[in-house]
Amino acid sequence: MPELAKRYVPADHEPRIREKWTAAGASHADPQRVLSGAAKPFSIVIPPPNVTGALHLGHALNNTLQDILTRFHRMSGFETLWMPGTDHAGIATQAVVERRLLKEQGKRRTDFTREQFVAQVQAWKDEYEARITDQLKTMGCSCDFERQRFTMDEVCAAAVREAFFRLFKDGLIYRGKRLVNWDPVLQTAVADDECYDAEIDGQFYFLRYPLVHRSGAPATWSELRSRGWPADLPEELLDGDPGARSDDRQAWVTVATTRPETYLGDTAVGVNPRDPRAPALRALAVRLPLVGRVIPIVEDGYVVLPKALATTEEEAGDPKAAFATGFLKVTPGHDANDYELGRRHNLPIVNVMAPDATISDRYGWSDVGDARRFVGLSREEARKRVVAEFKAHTVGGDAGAAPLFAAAKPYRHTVPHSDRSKAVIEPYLSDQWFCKVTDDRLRGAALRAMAPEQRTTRTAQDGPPREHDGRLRFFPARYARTFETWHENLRDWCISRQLWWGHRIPVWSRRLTPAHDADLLAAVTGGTGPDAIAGLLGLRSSPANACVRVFGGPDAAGPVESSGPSASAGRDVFVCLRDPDGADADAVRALEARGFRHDEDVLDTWFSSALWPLSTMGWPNPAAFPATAGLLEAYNPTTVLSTAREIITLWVSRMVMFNRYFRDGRLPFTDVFIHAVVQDGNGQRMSKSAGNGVDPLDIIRSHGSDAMRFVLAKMTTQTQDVRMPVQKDAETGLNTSPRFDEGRNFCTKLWNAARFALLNLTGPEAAGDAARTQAVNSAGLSLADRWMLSRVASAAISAERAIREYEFSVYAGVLYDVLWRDFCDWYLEAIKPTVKHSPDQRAVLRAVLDAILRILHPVAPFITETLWEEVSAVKTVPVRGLDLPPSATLARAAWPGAAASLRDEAAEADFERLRSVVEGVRAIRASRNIDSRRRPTLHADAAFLTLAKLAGGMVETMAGLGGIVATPPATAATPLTLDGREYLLTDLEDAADAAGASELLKQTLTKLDNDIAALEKRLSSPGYAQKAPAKLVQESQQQLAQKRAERDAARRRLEELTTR
RNA sequence: GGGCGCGUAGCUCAAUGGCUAGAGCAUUCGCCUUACAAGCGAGAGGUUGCCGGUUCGAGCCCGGCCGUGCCCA
Repeated sequence: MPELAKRYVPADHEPRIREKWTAAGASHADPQRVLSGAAKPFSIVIPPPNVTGALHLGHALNNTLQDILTRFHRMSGFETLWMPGTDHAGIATQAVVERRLLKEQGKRRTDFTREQFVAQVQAWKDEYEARITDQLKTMGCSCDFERQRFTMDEVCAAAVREAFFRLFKDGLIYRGKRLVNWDPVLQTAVADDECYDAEIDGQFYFLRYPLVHRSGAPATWSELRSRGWPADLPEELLDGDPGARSDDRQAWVTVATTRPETYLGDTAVGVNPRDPRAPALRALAVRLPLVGRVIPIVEDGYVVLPKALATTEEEAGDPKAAFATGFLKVTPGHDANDYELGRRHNLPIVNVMAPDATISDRYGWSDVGDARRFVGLSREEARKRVVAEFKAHTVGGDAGAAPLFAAAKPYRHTVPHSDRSKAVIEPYLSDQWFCKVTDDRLRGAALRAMAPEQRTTRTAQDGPPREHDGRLRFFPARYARTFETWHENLRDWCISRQLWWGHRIPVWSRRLTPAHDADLLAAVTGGTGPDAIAGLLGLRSSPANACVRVFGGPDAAGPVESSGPSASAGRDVFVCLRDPDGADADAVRALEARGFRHDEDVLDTWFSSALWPLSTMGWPNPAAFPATAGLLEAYNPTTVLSTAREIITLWVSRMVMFNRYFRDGRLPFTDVFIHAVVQDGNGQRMSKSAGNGVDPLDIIRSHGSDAMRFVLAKMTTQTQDVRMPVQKDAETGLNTSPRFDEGRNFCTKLWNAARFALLNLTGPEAAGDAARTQAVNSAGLSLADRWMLSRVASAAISAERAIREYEFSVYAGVLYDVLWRDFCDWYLEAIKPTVKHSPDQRAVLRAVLDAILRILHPVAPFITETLWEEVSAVKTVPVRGLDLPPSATLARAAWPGAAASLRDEAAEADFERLRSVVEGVRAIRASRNIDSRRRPTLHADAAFLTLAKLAGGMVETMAGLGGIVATPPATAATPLTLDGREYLLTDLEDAADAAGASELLKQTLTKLDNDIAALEKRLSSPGYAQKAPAKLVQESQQQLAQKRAERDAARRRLEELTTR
């Protein structure tokens, strides 16, 4: 057999090993083995990475952990499926493609047809999907790549259509007008989590609104006084020159706003009921300048009191109180808080903007009046123009009266921006589709999924436990709380997005007008059932495949907002088809012939992600997709989902709700593991824009895949974020981290240890090993062998327990210790004197190395598979109790079975005694600079001598001793006291160095005195003997006795030295 | 604003309420010892953020403060 290369070069082996796994089908799952009962299932669906870009270190971490779980369970006999795939990531991917088109071709999305544009995104997707898949393979991920899915594959699209149809039919999807986060650049609604807050320098503008009666007649200051307007208002609330406030002039209220342009959509002015001015204003109104709209003054506790009127410290401390005038312009169409306030007071909603956020009278604004001058302006232009007009006009219109514009003050505040376009978000009233996740069938089912011990509250709907309830468990457990509170505060989920890239909503709709749709309109307003309406529409599909709804009408499935004047103009009818591309194609034609139009919107990406555990396995109709046969039955629920913290709300929740809803309460997975977030050395999140990211491929190139994986696993403690100091590599200029050196060193160590072992296992002295027949029995082995077998057995068990409990850093730590500390530092050194002559020891060496490779395999698959090719080829006998069945590949080999009999506490204790003597001798040699070639003699007791013999020369070799004897020394000796026993060294130096020895003894004595004092203090402290466990008290007493003995011995020895 | 973390050696992290608080990296000293200098051997390095409490005993539990980060709104 050729000797192993001097050094492990990952790139020399990783590609070949990958091919070997592929050829062997090592990661392909066979659901039939589960269904037939031949094996238990273990499965993971990958959190599908976005095709927006390549994988980063966070992906590398998560996929490493999933691969550890997958490989471990595969080795443990589970029929294991790790389902890979990617996510179309609607808005993110569309945005990057749009940006690229703009940059490279100067073109916008609207310069293409929808089909052309989608084709461009598809090309991007193909590129990145391939790249991501390649990265996963490079990392060694043992995904079932033959089953790889993409969220827009036909099998996934079929699941999306079915899910939408069923939710629609069951009344869990509705259409509504809502204020959404609107991105005016991409012209789509975006979710809260697609926005970020950024501080901007803005202004608070102070505007005067003329007071009128509800009739529209001006109200004057004298009227206000007679209504009880306080005369003693603080100076700062007077707003301007008191001289302007002559009694017969029209009065006003001053509002403060950061967005003056939205005044066009004001439908009320709010005042706090505790404001002393509120009573005088009751039943009064204001007239909006230029617009002319007369809007009421409403009282609402939400309105911030100005600092001068604040009654509590908290109110006064509100940063807005410093700017507040006490009067709030209420714009329900363009502000989320105003929207809520508007709902409370039944205020109309006026939308003064077009989807591109220019001022427009075409989207729900009819009383434009003299404000037409603003129409067509952008938000920014309109703001300037409004300020200019307010400066140019006065309250009441008379020259010399107070100007409408009072003041502007600089104000720095946070404003939401769109992640994708960076545009300032416009709260925008629009028609959207909603999923009624607040329904108990969804939200309640998700809460009831939780394991009882992780649940802190019960909801009213909780009845007796139903099947599959209570099986969802979070690791670490604290994340259960995030899941729970999220559902308790849930709001209905806006699922429509005004994008082109995604699953198009399978709904056709049309506004019915009296002129053309008398029959339908009559049916709709007359409350005829949806089935009759379907008949009128000429839908031949069975009622099971088409569902008609009229939101806002009698069968409204959800709330609908009135949007002012246009609300009563007609009725919108919506038809959802189950299979528009197939069986229901006729219905599509019938609908389109009647003027119905396919909804332009696509679904929120999370809608298809929520179905991922189902759609990848062929739901709802595996028969249509033969490759998915058996998957659903064998693997749903999957075993564990490994993901990041923020995903609990975005994805975990929705998967639980949908899987339970569509599959009779079954869970998508039983365990949820939340991994840590990788930050840079300064505690900052890694990101491309910050330039502090580390590319996993760079690490794989420089350190190897296994090294990267080992370090990532080692970092994964139970904490919620972990730091990885980032450095720029001096040669390549790439970001890297010194942390990865540990993994590289670890792999090198493994390589060299295996190399040494193989030299001994395949050398000429081992030639006869292949012919042996009798399995080795651990009872007859050397102490080092029994110790090592005990250690490796215990490591296999600890590693298994750690993986099962998702304690990845513990797992990596166990591996580090057993390989480096036990196997390399002690076992390999211990057997050097004997291994050439002992076939039994070689059998143990082979078995132990094999077992170590197996338990290392889940985290370091490449190097272990490479070495295992050599190790498994070594022919010798097995060691009884260590079960290592043969296999074509390590990836498919069994986890080592270690019999309890291998655990040998006596051997471990004995070995520990030898080890402490070796270490003691080494310490003395180092502290006194003894030449490494010198071989002193150790004088010990007879029991130790026996032990050392059992170990076969290990102590002599490792401590560099000339010999061990049980006789007392004849000359001056250097003492070594361990565990109350005294050992003596002679021939340490040419002349007995009394000074050195006595110095050592004095140090020892000081330390012993301290220890004794501490023990005495503990034992004499009140209550210790009574209250501490007897075992501990006894131990302390024994220790004290031992230390005293050591001290006495040391004193005697010191006396001898000084008197000699 | 609500929730959840973290603070231990120069750095990154461990440590059921119970031996003298441990590893890796960095550092010091000595070693090319025939698997490994990406290594081996031996050291040094700690007021466990601060204050108080519970306990025979606190890095750990409780209360308060300080610092820092993440998630949600």
